[in-house]
Amino acid sequence: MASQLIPEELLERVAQRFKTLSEPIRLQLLNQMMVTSDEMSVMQLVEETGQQQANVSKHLTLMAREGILVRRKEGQKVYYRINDPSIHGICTLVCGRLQQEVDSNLELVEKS
Amino acid sequence: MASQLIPEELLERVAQRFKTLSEPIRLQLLNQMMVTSDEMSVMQLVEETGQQQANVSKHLTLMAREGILVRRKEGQKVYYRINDPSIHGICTLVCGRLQQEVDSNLELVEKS
DNA sequence: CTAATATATTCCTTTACTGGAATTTATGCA
DNA sequence: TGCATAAATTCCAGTAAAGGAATATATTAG
Repeated sequence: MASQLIPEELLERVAQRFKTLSEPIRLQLLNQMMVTSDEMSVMQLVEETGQQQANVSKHLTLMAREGILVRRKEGQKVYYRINDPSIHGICTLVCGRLQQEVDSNLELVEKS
Repeated sequence: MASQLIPEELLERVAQRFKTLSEPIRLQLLNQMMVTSDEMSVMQLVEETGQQQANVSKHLTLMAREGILVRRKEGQKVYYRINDPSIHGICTLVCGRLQQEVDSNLELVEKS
């Protein structure tokens, strides 16, 4: 049946993609790059996120391996940017939904 | 700055949502419910996925706690259905992107 | 050649989560 | 009342992955 929303062959990959997005620091990094809408060096991202350099580097390397980011080396610096155009929409959808949930809960609290 | 794509306050929750979606069996369950576009009992889902009852139950309970599913009990049966309308779009986006990646790789292989 | 800067990698400990097996709880039926 | 069915829960062992610290690699400047 080709009418599957998630084709059997993609199941593992889809899960993997979500797993990659399931870490706050990685979302922070992606968020920075989306807001900047440009490539950013590791150091810039370290500063923006306040995380350890080694840690940031690990997460960037991981996301690059997953195909979410691309890496460009220039001199001693390495620039990363988002390679997956769907990331923006995905995050927008999830955030929209979660914001709704938060708002509904607030409403409930206020009503009580 | 309110122009953040992922607001700081939502960061943890967004990550959590992605983590919930990062398990193949859970995606299978969601897929079934989306394809059926109706609620399904635990047993139905056990049959469709071929997984252990206890395991299916655990994952359903988890997703219900997360607000992705709703639980309705009728007699001795429990029916679950998708409560989060964004799930469909999110999965569609990710699948579309990953299918593209797969296709590009195939192309590369054939060219060589 | 040496020091400094930028990034990546390795090692380690800790934590979180998964599935299996067994058990418990709840409901319906004889 | 007791049995069967449906679902949930508990306990457990195995695994994966995260962050910290230290170190390695690469590039540029002096």
